[in-house]
Amino acid sequence: MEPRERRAQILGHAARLFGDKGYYDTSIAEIIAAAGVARGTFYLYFESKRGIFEELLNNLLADLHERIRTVETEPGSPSARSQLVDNIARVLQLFADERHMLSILLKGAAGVDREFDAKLNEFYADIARLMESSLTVGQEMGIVRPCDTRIAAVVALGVFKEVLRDLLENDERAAADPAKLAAEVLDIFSRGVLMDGVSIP
Amino acid sequence: MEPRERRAQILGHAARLFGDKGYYDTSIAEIIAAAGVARGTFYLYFESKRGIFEELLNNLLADLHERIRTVETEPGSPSARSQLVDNIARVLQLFADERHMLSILLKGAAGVDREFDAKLNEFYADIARLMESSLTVGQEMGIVRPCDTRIAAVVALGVFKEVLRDLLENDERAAADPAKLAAEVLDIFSRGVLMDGVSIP
Amino acid sequence: MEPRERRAQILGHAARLFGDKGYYDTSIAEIIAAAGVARGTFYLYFESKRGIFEELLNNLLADLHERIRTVETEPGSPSARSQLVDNIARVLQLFADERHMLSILLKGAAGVDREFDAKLNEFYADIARLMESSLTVGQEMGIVRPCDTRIAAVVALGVFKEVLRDLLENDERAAADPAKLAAEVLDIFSRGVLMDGVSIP
Amino acid sequence: MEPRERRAQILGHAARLFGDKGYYDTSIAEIIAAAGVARGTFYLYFESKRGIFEELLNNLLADLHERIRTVETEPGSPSARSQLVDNIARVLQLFADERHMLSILLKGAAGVDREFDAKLNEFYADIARLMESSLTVGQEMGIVRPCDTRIAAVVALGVFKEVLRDLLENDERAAADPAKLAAEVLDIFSRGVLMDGVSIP
DNA sequence: AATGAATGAGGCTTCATTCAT
DNA sequence: AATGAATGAAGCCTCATTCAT
Repeated sequence: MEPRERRAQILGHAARLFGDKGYYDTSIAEIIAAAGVARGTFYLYFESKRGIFEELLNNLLADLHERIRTVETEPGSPSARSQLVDNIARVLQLFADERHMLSILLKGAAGVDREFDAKLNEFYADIARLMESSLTVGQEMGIVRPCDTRIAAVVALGVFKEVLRDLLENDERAAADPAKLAAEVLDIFSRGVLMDGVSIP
Repeated sequence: MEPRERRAQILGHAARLFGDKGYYDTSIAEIIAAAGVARGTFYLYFESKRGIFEELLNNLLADLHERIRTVETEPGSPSARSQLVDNIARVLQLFADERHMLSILLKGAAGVDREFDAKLNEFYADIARLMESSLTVGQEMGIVRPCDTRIAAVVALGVFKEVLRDLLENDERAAADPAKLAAEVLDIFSRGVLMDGVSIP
Repeated sequence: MEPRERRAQILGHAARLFGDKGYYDTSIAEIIAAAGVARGTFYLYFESKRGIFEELLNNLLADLHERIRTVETEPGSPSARSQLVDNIARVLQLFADERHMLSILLKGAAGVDREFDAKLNEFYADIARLMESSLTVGQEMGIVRPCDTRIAAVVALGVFKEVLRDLLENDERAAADPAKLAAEVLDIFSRGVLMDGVSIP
Repeated sequence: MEPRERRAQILGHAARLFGDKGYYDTSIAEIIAAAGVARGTFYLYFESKRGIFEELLNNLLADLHERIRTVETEPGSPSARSQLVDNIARVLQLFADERHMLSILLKGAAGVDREFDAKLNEFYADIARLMESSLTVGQEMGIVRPCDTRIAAVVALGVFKEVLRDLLENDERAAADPAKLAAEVLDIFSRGVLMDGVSIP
């Protein structure tokens, strides 16, 4: 088999297994059994168990990064709302296509390793910074109300992660209507859950 | 040493280590070295590595459950807002006192075991259900605007988890002013981030 | 409690447990739990696990030795047959009273230790020598036919051991009629299983 | 090395050690040291310590079963006596070839485990049933005198086991003349030890 | 005379990685 | 390009024994 093909094949099985059972509960033995290759072959393509997991995680994070883009506000750009929705849709699409990737991101990578944790944190911090600057721009444009944009960004990140986790847990709803879900979430984040003009008693 | 004391001592060291390095990266050898007891002593007090971790996690979840209470709306109850803030404050307090517990909750317990994962999910689902029913009550009272309360609950849970995670990562801010943090988060969740009357263009 | 009493009590529980579950599968923890004494107390009365087992085994072998007596042929002695039957009856009686002792003898002591094995072998060899000399006397008296008395003694020992083992396995028959059993066995050993005057074709 | 070869090699060393020192007194460390393989290699071929012992015991019992055959009395069959002697010879041959197997059977397997004990008991019960039915056939043919065939079978089994044990203990005699030994034993069992026409006084 | 907390050597098993073919 | 037998460090757990109270 072509090296590139073989590599991809092993990666695929590893991704599925890591996603299903987590890093520690997935053994090299299982990966090669699933991929139908010999032990030695695995080490021909990957340096170590940690190595293949790192590659998977790097690919995933890079892929995500690519799909999340700063909202452009220059004249001639599409509406901010449609850009936001597109961002969300692109991320949802990735996880719809490769569900185990979501599993790896949310369950597999945490707690494996100090280094992995740091990498994840850095990634999330990146996203948060992106959101924060977007919120700041929004404030300057008079769209976003005065608030601690850093905290708001953390909140947004949490919302996003939890919705993804919910998707992972309850499959049915996911396929149901991702667009509506995205809209609802966006709505809650932008307008809150209270009636207009009402405050918590 | 008194059994109860010794037990607590070992639990304490285990909590710290599990919190710092995760379940898999913490060995019994490290726990007993930290606690300054012999190997056999550990097994005098705990059935297994999994056993002590389970106990830690159970204690933590029970503790959390206790601190999170349904908001009472009967006449004579304190204001809803103060009850909400108290809930948040009690949880923050727990983690301020025992930071590794937060670490265990957020990083240590995930991916250890199918059973632990299920336990965590169940716990979070519990919290989400509590929030959902609170939101529904709010709707009936005309305080909460019409929206999918289940999704809103998931959002609230995500907000909460992420704020905790942020706390774990950036210590300084935590101690700084937890009340202000709680208020800000509550504000975003209830009113959203947009200016009144404005919608995303 | 009186030292002597306590000692006997612990010995009793140990005997039962060793008999039921064998030497290796019986722990000090179980013995003291059954006897209701503390760990330290055990070591006040016995040197070690091996020690208490050895004592048990020694007692048993001594007891057995006592119950097996050379058949006396001097004028005035009881009939040889009744002496033989008495020997058997005394042994059966011991095991009827303390069944676990039989269990220890047949299952518990073998394979524990080279030294225990040697002790058992020596004991059995003793019995065999006793039988051999009895058979030789029988030959001189013209009662026992010419044969290799050593082999015959080994055979007799085997018969005896197996009948005891059978007793241990199938309780009902044991209580049924030990005298009849003894007679039947003695008969087979003395006359064989073939018809008179017939040989295996 | 070829897997089959390696497996056999490890099995061989394990058999010797289990036979010499018993199950509990033989450690994996000793087995792999004797076989000259690494710790992991052992577990490549056997599931566990219990696993390899079970395999050894199963092989042994199967082997023995194969060597012990019902005596055929159909016209044209070899003489009953020669068939009996052949049975005995085949068993003796097995143990002459692989002495530790005999050791495992007689000393190693007892008291290891409830399950092993049960397996052994079942095996012996099988042999006893075979003998019993043979004796009953003999009675119908008028060769075997009236007696309790079940007890006679137990006796026969005991004779057999003890002779084997004697062989194990006193090597010299074993090689000396197995045929003569077999004949003598068979003789005692069939004709008894008494002079014709004489009974125990 | 008794207690029971503490010990630590010893044993079994797993699994990522290597390397000769 | 592929194989799979072999490795051994590392981890978890048991349990007979000791000793301070």
